[in-house]
Amino acid sequence: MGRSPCCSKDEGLNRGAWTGMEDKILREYIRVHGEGKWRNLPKRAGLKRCGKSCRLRWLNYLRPDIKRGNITRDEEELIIRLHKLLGNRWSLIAGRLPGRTDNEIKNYWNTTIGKKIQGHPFSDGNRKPPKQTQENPKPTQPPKVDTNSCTKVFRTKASRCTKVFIPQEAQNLDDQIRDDNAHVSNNNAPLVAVDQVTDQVAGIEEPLSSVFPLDDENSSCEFMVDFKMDENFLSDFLNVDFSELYNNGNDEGGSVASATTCDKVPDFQSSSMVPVIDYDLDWLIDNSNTAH
DNA sequence: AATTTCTACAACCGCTCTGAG
DNA sequence: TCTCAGAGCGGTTGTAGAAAT
Repeated sequence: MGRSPCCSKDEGLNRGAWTGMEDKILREYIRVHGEGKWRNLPKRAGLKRCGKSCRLRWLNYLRPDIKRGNITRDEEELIIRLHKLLGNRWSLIAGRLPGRTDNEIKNYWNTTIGKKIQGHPFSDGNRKPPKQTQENPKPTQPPKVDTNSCTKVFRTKASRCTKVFIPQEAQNLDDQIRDDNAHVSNNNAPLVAVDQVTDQVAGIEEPLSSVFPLDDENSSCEFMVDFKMDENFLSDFLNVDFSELYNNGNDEGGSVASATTCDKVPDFQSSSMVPVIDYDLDWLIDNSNTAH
């Protein structure tokens, strides 16, 4: 799209580190006027900064509820578990760590945890990395989470959504649900329209249809089906390739039939099934401790 | 003491999503 | 339905300071 940039580079705007005076101005302005309208904020506040930069400075540094100081061991463990579940979705992870910002967690991951998990020999308290040599080159960035390949990353977008419906009827579903919210499936789970499920976990309303983009030609790669997780499943969930899970568990009983970002999974566009999930991230996080 | 190397993290960049008009 | 501004997100870069040589 032909959007104008947030701010052009030759407007004589300040760049780089913020000064104490700039921080003070920004803090005071937000105290009086509140957050928002970031684009206009610099002009109104008399700051020679891009609005985006002001927003970032506020969110990552000046906000009064920011927790300064080192990441604790508990926080680190939680970050690791959440990353296992969510991948590089830093804002969601940060949402679970009061006072921590997505940027902080992202940095911490890239500089500390990612290296530990990669098994660097200096991970056990020895701060110094191995000397760089031809055989031992500088470590690269932690591997990106490839959401288009087989992975154990859980693409969470709903807190609790249960039941299946048939796509041919999907057009009518909104009306059905509006007309009769008491729709009950054959196992007494409520019928839920895909686009009505929201992300209660993250406190963000987001249509599930954006997570499972059924009209996208690649959508067969991103789904979960008939999710019912017990503790045994969770253990599998955190350790097993989802494509295998699906292939082994795709029985009519539907006790475990699940998959995630993998091209081995069935194509729901051509089948009569639609992704259904039934999980609770709070529960998942709490129980992922004991799942190994 | 000077220089080089490395780390941590603040800040930037480009992209996507959302909602208003 | 379309366009665009506002906002948010995740990846990347820049740099100050510490540690090593």
